[in-house]
Amino acid sequence: MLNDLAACCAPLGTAALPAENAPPLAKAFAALGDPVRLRLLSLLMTAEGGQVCACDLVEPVGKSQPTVSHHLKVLREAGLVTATRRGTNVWYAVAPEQVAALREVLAPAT
Amino acid sequence: MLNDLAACCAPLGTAALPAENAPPLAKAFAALGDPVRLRLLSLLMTAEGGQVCACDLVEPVGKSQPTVSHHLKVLREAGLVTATRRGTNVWYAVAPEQVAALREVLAPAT
DNA sequence: GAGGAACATCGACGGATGTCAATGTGTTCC
DNA sequence: GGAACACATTGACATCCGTCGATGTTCCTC
Repeated sequence: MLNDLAACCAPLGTAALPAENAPPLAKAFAALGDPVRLRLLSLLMTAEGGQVCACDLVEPVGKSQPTVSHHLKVLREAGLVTATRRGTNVWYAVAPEQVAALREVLAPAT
Repeated sequence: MLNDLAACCAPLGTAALPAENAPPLAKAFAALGDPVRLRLLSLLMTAEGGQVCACDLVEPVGKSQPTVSHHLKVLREAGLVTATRRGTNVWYAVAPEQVAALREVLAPAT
């Protein structure tokens, strides 16, 4: 699965989206298509220092620890967040360039 | 279902996304989370005149007419496209302000 | 108004997804 | 090495989603 969306896809409005480029893009948007994942992303984007321990992501979204772990994996596989192990904890951070790439894709034709 | 996303949600990075605002946003992103719908949106965004007859949307995406109609309905219910009947045909067009609202939501904190 | 064209809806099917309890894996500290 | 903690993975379940053939509905034309 292609993860570098900026290299993959020009803005939707500039040219017809080739069929082979659509799936990775769709996967990235689908990752945002769940309320829990949107809230997780928001928590990461608003965090001071830009990163949050996984342990601090469970309670705010009101789901079980395995469920939150699952959603974080989806965001990771979509390339929207990164995970870094530090001791027994794992710290998550937004991948700003990937989020920016998604924004760009929604831009109208120039 | 709230459809005016611009009035609903500030950028994700500016403040923690309230739980009650997440579902409509997630629904809009989920509408983009399918390759067929992304291609449909791309076809509408690149169309001269900004609108396309439904009959011209079936063949390019390579799906059956009912399937394309279903996807167009999803995009419509997400507020991303509008439909206008003209005779026996229905013309679809992008709702630019809604797409722009989605772009804004992905903006980092100021 | 009868026939046909364009699009929507319905019903059904298989596959994907969100959720949780239980369990596994890796790390730290004694 | 063993206990304890943090997180990931697995298995199971219900629900949702994409797809298509068949059928409805709306509108135009003759």
